[in-house]
Amino acid sequence: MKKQPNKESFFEQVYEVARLIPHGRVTSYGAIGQYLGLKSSARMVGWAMNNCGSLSVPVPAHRVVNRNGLLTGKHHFGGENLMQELLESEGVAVIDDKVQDFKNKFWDPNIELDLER
DNA sequence: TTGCTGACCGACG
DNA sequence: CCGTCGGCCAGCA
Repeated sequence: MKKQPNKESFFEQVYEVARLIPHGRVTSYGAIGQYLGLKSSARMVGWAMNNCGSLSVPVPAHRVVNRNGLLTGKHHFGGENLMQELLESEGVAVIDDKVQDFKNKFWDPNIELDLER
């Protein structure tokens, strides 16, 4: 009933992973979802990012894009060009709201973090 | 408590 | 190729 003492909401998990994204790299909502075990609930990942503005710590949500490498959440980030500027500032080429060489810049927590373990 | 919504993803026609 | 639908989970009125 009610709620159990969830130590960390899955939101926190998303923020944590998002902060682990190295500069010049991007990841997808689905990738984070899978890493958390929510295979198809990529929506929740985006929702979590919505709260990123409420956090005391800035979360690099601009490094998180959709599966197509498209900056779908740029509008929510706080500015349409802001997200693109941040990505380009980190060395990620963004054209037409789309990440260039996305597959090369793609950073999958399931793989990168798995190698560490 | 129920119902709706949401920065996605994948499948189907 | 493009449009539509379902699924997935959590937060909010």
